[in-house]
Amino acid sequence: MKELPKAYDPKDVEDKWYKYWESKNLFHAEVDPQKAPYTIIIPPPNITGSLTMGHVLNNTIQDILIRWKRMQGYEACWIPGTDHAGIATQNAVERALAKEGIRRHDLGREKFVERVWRWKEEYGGTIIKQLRKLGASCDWQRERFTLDEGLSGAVKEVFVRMFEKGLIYRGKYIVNWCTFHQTALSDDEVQYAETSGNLWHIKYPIEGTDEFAVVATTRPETMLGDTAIAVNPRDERYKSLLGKHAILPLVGRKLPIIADEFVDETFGTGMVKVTPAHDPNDFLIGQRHNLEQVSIFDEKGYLNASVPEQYTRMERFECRKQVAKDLEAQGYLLKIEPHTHNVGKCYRCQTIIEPYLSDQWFVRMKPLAEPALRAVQDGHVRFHPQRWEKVYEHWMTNIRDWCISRQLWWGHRIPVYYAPDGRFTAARSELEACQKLGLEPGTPVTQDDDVLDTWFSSWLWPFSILGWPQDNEDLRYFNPTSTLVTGPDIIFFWVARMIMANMEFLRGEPGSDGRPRTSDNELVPFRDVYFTSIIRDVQGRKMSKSLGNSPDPLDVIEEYGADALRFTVAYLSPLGQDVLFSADRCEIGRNFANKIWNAGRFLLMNKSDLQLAANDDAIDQLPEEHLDLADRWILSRLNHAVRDFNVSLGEFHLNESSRILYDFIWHDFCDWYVELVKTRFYGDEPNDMKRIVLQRALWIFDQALRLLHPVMPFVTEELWQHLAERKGKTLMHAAFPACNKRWIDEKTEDDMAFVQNVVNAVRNIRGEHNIPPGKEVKVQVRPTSSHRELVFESYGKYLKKLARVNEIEIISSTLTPKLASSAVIDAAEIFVPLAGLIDINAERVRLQKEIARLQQALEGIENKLSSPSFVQRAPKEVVEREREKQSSFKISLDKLKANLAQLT
RNA sequence: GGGCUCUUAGCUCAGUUGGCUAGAGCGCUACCUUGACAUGGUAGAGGCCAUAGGUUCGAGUCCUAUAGAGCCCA
Repeated sequence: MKELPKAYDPKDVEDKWYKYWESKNLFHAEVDPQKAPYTIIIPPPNITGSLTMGHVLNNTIQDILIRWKRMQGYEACWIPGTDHAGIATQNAVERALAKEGIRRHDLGREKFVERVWRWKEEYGGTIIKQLRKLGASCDWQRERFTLDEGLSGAVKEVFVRMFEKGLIYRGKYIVNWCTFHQTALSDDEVQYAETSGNLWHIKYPIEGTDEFAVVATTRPETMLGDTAIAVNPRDERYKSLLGKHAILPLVGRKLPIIADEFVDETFGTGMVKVTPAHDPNDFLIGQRHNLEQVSIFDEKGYLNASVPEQYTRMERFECRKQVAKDLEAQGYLLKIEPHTHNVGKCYRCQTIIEPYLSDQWFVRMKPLAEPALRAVQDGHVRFHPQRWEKVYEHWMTNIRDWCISRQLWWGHRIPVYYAPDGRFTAARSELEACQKLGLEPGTPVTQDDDVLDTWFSSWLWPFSILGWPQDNEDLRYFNPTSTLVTGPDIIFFWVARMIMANMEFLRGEPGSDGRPRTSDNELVPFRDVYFTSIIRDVQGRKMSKSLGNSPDPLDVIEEYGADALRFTVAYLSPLGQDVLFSADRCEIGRNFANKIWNAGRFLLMNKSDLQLAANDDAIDQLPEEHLDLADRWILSRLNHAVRDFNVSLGEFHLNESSRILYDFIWHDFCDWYVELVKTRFYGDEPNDMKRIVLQRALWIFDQALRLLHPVMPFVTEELWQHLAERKGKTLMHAAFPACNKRWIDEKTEDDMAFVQNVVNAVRNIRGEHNIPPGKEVKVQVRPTSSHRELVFESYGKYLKKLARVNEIEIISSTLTPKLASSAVIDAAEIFVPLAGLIDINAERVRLQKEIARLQQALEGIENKLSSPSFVQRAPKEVVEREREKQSSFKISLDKLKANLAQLT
């Protein structure tokens, strides 16, 4: 057998195994009634994007879960895909066209959309390709795209059904308008930034008086659309003005003075101008008071005909200057002061967003929200961490209608058709539209120009990707899915809406038992939602492209390996807290991979030395003969690790799960077990015995590889394949370890802890007295029980090897050796005679430090025990435990003191 | 303004239902290239658990207030 290289190099290994797994289609899942499904749907990334650290975290977690469940025997299905990202994609293509000097209007809608498709084929879906580098075991055969045929059908079907049910309506609404893209944007597509601007204080004459109303505004040009002045109803200063009118300067319109709770009496003068057509808050005030809506801009941000002649066709920021100038000239401008405020910009082109009144399509959310809220409150969908439920509840109970139309070309075109006379309906086809509108088939109808918000397709993701609206086996089997892993930032845009959609559209569809789904538990899209941490840089700043503080995951993988990145990210990722990440932290994972690699290397070297057959199946079976303390101990530790890992991962405590693996493999297996096994490999036992020991070590290592595989799939597979001839089997589909309680043995762990403590004590003595590592020492021990004495007799060989001891003498006399360094472990005394080596002062300091430490602990305990209320009220076991501690500390202290006294 | 998080070793964080002599990794100090691994080993130093009250026999852990950091909603 070829010896493994000294250091693990992930480069070839990772690509090799990924290709192998993918080429054998090992990620694919099929309906299998014999097995329980475990399904994850990927949060579809944008086709325009490339892999970020956020994706790494998110997809690592999904892959850990899916690989874990797959090995546990579930039919594990992870469905990947992308979303068409309407505005982002359209923007990317427009930019590409601009380089050729082409504008989209030059091409026309059809040609332009064709170009986007071509662009998508060529550049789209980078992330999905990059996920393979990370090791993601997605079922690529099931990959979906929000604009593919099936999903588009689902979108159309949903729209028509909702329209028929009255859940979709068209209305005038104030929306975030990008004057560059000339489309409405959803709230999340607007980026707010602190911007320094001005606050203009303007005087509005009050009709029939000499007084003025003074209002402060950051956008003086919008005054041309003012239709009221508002004050807070509690504001005593302006009570007398209510019901009067102000005259709008430059325009001459009469503005009613109204009272509205929204007005902040501490801001500015406590009076605000109300522009319902150009400010979202003013829009709401306008609705409450039935105010006129005067829209003053066109879709490009130029002034329209509803303002005085001199301002029409003026650009909005030009107009601001002109209005300010004119106000000043006419004496209406009181003052201008600098003011910092939040300005919203288009996340794509940075154009300042114009709140704009326009015709849009909306979804009525209230009826959908009710069952979705209930499903979470009743625990049919569980959030991790749970506190997000509150955020969800708050949003769901205050839900607002959803603006779903976008004035773009790239997306699902709204399936609404207009008759020549202007009547309209939603329909699956022109033919159906004609029928519904009572027109002769073939009558020309026009389809709505707008497309749907991208979220309108992604909210259907859990069932549209499984073939809905067609009833089919996949849909019955894989929906409800198991776990959704996503960021808390899209809890409203995506998570909540998926719950609503699944519950609305799966109602009555056949479930896994073939009967129509009716209960909330069958209607939810997923059982658990894991909200990932937000990845930040080491300074705690959010990672972003513009800051340039996000390492490129592919570079990180190149430098450290995908396993290292995966492990590190899982290890650093506490449930519900942010993660501060920098690439060099991947050393944790890289070093760990190297550690495992070398543990495997060690076993394989011995395998070759002991000539254990390469093709044996022995490592599939745990040899149970000749078990000694180390064996029983490591088996106990292993089963603890298995149990704890399965529990913590089940609770989505990724960092704890990773830590369990790290501690077991590094500290228990490598630091102790491997070292203990060496005493047997290099001892004088017969080779048959050594082979048993080796087989057992291999079996345990094999279990460790299985445990670690979901987190570090590549290095574990590589090693697993080296351990024995696997004949086409893969670790991916090997059985995941289950805790075998038979091996959990507290007594053994206690004995081993004793041995470890003695070893540590001798090492400590050696270190403190600067005994050269090569020099062996003698140890005298005075055990306090026959059991401990037996442990020394049977396992002294371990002490000898691990602490470089050449002789162990058990002393029974009460005479304490002179010129020895000493320690007390569980009341057993150990002495290291150091004639000629001992530094009396150093030893005194050592003992005094230990005495002080114990004394402090003892005082704490005695304080407790001397308090009658503690003894009376604390649980009996607790008191008992304290008593035991007290007596053992006392014994240790006495012995330490006696030994200190011996040092003369 | 409303809601939610966080504050533990120089740094990054663990610490489950209150019972602790408060842990880990990195960094630091000393020693070690020993037949898996220097991407390593051994030992060591380092903490009034943000502050002030309260509940309790007992608080890093529960409650209240304060200070600071951050997120979401308006």
